[in-house]
Amino acid sequence: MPIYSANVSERAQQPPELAISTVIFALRPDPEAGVPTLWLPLVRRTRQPFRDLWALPGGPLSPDESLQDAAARNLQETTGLQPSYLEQLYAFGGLDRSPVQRVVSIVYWALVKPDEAALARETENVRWVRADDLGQLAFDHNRIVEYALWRLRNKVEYSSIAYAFLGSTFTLAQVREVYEAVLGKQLDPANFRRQLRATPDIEPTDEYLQGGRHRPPRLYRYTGSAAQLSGSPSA
Amino acid sequence: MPIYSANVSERAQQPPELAISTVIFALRPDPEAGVPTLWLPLVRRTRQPFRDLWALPGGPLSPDESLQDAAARNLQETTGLQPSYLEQLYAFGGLDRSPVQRVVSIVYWALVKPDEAALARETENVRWVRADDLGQLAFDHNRIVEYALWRLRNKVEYSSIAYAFLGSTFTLAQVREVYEAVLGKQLDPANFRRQLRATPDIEPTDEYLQGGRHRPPRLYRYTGSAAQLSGSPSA
DNA sequence: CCAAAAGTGTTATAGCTACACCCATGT
DNA sequence: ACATGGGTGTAGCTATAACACTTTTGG
Repeated sequence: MPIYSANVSERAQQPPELAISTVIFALRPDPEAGVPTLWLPLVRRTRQPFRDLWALPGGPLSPDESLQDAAARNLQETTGLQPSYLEQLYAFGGLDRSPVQRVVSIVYWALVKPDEAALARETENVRWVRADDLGQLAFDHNRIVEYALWRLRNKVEYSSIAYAFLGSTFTLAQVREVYEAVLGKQLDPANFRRQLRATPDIEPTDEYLQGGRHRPPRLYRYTGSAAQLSGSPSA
Repeated sequence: MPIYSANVSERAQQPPELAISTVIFALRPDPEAGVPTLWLPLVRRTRQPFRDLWALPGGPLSPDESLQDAAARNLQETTGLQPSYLEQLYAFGGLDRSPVQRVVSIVYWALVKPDEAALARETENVRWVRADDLGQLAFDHNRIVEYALWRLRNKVEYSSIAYAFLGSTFTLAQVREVYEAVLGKQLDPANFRRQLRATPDIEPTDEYLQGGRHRPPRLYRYTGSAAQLSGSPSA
């Protein structure tokens, strides 16, 4: 409770606004190289501040929904997609995040599957961009995406979130492509394969992926839990 | 924006209240066994809801301070201590956390050093308790502490936060006691020692700790960064 | 001398890395 | 036949765990 009420700007007197935003990652084939790369959807700001700049999907928190539900809702509203993974990222509450009023943003991050991501609608005000080529975003959203990428790269190494990017069956090479896209480096196919075979919750199916001009690879299935909640306090 | 305005309780119409809470860990010798154990300070609720139950230190967010500053402030106010480590834990925003009004709590966790923790004042309304013997706390605070403990146990294994519990110089056995207290299991002194010697940011001093009835152990110093921000988006 | 913790050495094992090699398919 | 990725084998290295052993102090 500041004593100098008269000196404090009106802005500082209002209670901070509470908003939810979401960083949504999908793996899409790069139009040039054809290898999968990380993409995410942005929305165009139609109002000040930062009008016409691109920003993360988000909005205010409705009084009757949980934080996670709010994130899932604004994901649904902007992309039409269901997340296969959704987790809280961080609460950003710096004093100067927005030039108008103070905003505390609770940010979630999500992964969506490629078959879904293919259907994602792009409109005048919704655009998908490569995660490594965002341009300048509104507010502190560049920094937020940086942090989300950092978390994704960490988490892919010690958890099973990679399967949130894949369909119900997949080849081991596709899993490797996910890791390579996220980590940005090549992995030894032989060793990677062995590691996966050693984990109990990846089981082989009887099917093979036809169509390549080489020996058809076996398809596998992930039987572990959705991992949706790992690292969340509810788990 | 619900259509059924008439059906929604008044509670659901107000904007959620935003609060900051902090889980503060210190290592104190157990009065019985003498080995260090985890303790944390609680404050007594003097108002409804949950009047007279114990709760985590916390309070509303002032308009002119960052989230982290607010956490540091309520740590200072309730215990008189400076944290040697302070990091955001999670934002809790479930609908039924408080029976009166909806509250979104951004929770931080902190570690304090033992020399500080020794000075910590206990009053009628502030009490330190063992982390494994909390009793029933107000709101969802038991669950929050559980999660903070989980994070602490994880983080102690892959980062250097253990030194946040120690003074400027320490013996390697003291470091081991920190790990043992946090992880709740015994560690092999010989192997643990070698691991520490192999890390670059622990350097030996010329001094030895006298007073034990055995060979005096050498004192060491931690030269790495405060690690205050690791895992935070600002880092 | 003895107890107790500090500190060093040694061996077995598990996991990872690099890379050679064979297998099955489409063209 | 041959190019291409799928899939297997294997030797070397590194980290760790288990535990025997020596060292230095106080009593």
